[in-house]
Amino acid sequence: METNPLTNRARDKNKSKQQFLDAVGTILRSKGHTALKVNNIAATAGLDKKLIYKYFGSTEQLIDEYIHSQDFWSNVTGDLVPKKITDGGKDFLKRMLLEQFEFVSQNKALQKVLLWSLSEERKSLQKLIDDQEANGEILLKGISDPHFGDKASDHRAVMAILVAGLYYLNLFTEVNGSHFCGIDLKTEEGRSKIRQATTFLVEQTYSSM
Amino acid sequence: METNPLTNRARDKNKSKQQFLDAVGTILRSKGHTALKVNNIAATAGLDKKLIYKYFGSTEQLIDEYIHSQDFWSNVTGDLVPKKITDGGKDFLKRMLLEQFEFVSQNKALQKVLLWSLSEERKSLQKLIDDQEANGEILLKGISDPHFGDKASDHRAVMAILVAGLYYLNLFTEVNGSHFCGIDLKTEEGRSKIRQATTFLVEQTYSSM
DNA sequence: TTATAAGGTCACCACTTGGTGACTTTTAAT
DNA sequence: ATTAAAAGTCACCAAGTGGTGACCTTATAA
Repeated sequence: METNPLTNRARDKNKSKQQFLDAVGTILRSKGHTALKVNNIAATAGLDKKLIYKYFGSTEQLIDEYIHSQDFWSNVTGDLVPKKITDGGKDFLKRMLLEQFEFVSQNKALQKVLLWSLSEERKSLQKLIDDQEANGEILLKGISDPHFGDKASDHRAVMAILVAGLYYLNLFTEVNGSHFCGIDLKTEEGRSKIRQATTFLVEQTYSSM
Repeated sequence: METNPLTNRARDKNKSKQQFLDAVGTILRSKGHTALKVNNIAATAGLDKKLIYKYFGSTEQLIDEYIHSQDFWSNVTGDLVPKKITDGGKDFLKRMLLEQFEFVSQNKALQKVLLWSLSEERKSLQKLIDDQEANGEILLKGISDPHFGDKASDHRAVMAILVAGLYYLNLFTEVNGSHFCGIDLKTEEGRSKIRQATTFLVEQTYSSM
């Protein structure tokens, strides 16, 4: 009896492929994209590197497949968009920024990918960035642009600084000393100050722009 | 007659050392820190790599000496501090942020160093960051902290987000697509929006925090 | 002029890199 | 049981890495 559509053989192959993809994730999280070398990946996966070429064509393709397989933004964009917006999206954007700040802080793979995308050009990374940009476009266009009218692009510039700033602070915290403008980003107190400042800036933008 | 304290021999050595240091800068600006390999550096300098070990001890020490030799922040911190401050430093901080935004944008070596400092730990980079942090500490402590009183740390958190945001936007522009939150960072128009938003946010912080 | 110290070159080393051809082992259909 | 296809291993390659010993060359001081 064989209810399973996959033969044992195919299952082995898929399992091995997954081991390689997992290895890429493990290495990326721990050592960053510069450590993604064939030998390293094969050793981490516990399989021969020849299989990488057999199953993925090349190391590059394996890495690209890993990138595509990950939905780095799911927890952020999964963020439910409220049906009724009465405050011009102020509360929604505030929550989105704070959740993103927290999410990036806890997602090491995403941090490494952000850093990677600042370090080298790569189609699959470019696509990732473009997708996220398109995603944000929907939110901005549908929620805050109407509220800000002809000031829409001014509001977008503020959002750009905030999003970028929260990204950078999270990346900065991982490597160097924790202090940035005197704020200790490794303490809950410091991070709380950043969250408050974010809230404050969004508030101000809605009340005075 | 020998008025020059340096013999021709010593001059040759110093010239060669400088060629290596220049090569490090050239490579860093064009390919980033990951391209800083001995063979590459020697080829760019047009000299034998053996000399690197003779003059600097190791490739790492040459690189460190390059980092120490550069005063990456000079143009920013050289920014004259006004003697009389009547607005709590609002105008000064605004100008500092905008100048920094422009300076980083035009200084490729600094961009690569910022990226480097997000990518790996390295004593000489750490020192660079610490120095800059100490420098900012003086300005914040002396200028804006007194104005904000018990809200000083809240103001610092805002500054952290702004500085970090402007850094990130500059790094982002170099590699990936130019759009961030719909703002085209490669156009003067887009960059102008970012400058206006920066000004707006500083204004708001001073008027409402 | 000659000795010597220092600048500079070159061949070479061990090791790591990405990648492949030849091989063995296993599974599943005949 | 035989066989063919596919999973998986291993030894090997060429190119590049950081680094060094032996050498040549040149300036300068005796």
